[in-house]
Amino acid sequence: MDGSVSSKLDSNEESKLKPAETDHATKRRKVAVERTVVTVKIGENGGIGKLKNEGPPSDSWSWRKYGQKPIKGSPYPRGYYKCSTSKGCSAKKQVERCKTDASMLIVTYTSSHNHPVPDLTTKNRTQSPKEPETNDSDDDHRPPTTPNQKHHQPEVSQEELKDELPTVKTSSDEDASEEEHFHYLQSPLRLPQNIVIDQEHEDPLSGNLDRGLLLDEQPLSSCPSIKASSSTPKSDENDFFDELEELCPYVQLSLVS
DNA sequence: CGGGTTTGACCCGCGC
DNA sequence: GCGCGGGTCAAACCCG
Repeated sequence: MDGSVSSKLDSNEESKLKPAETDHATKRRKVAVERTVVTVKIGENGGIGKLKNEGPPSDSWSWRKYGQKPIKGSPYPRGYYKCSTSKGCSAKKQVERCKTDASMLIVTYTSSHNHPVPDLTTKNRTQSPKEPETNDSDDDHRPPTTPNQKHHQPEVSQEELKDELPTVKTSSDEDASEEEHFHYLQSPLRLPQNIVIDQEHEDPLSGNLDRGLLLDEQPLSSCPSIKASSSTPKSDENDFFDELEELCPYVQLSLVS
């Protein structure tokens, strides 16, 4: 789907003929992909109003919306986003509103980024030593194809946070990017209140969405090691989160201003 | 002009 | 086997 785009029929044909293509591994339901569910608390009026529907939480990644579907049982549609930072990146996320609590945003991350964080502050000065665009160069660190190795990034909903917290404001884009960085680094030190990240391990029948809302800071306390890791330099964000995942299967991060 | 969003159609997994 | 529902694609449109 990248460069050579053929007609829909063709692509469909190819899909059938070549089931091993690109993201077919992550496609469809069957395959168990790593998924991270992030619950974001937003202002009922402020947070979303400016961002239309759910308003995809903005983070250091840039996301491109590729679909939206109404979900059965939920009055709110679900938006589908792909990482547009790198063309080969298969990272996706789904954004929907909690049906039981409209002020909660459910962000589900699928797959993982196969490129460094496109951080403005970092990139402006020095592009990562290893090409951000090159998937292969990253493989030596963490092959995205490895199912065991979870590799997701924490979510920072600056937009929502800003809307919800009028006091927090940045004067320029650069500030915003720095702020993001700041949050990324600070997040482990902060108590989760607005954002809850948890893995998709829980029992399906217990309604993980609602549970996610209730989890709050509790899980964080079970992973005290996260806090200690917060001293990691920002250039090692990826490693930092890798460590998090290794140290604690339940990655709980929250970013509150 | 390039990138992102919208929207309808299509595909396919899963439950019955 | 069928239907439902979720996930993805891609053309058209919009915006900066």
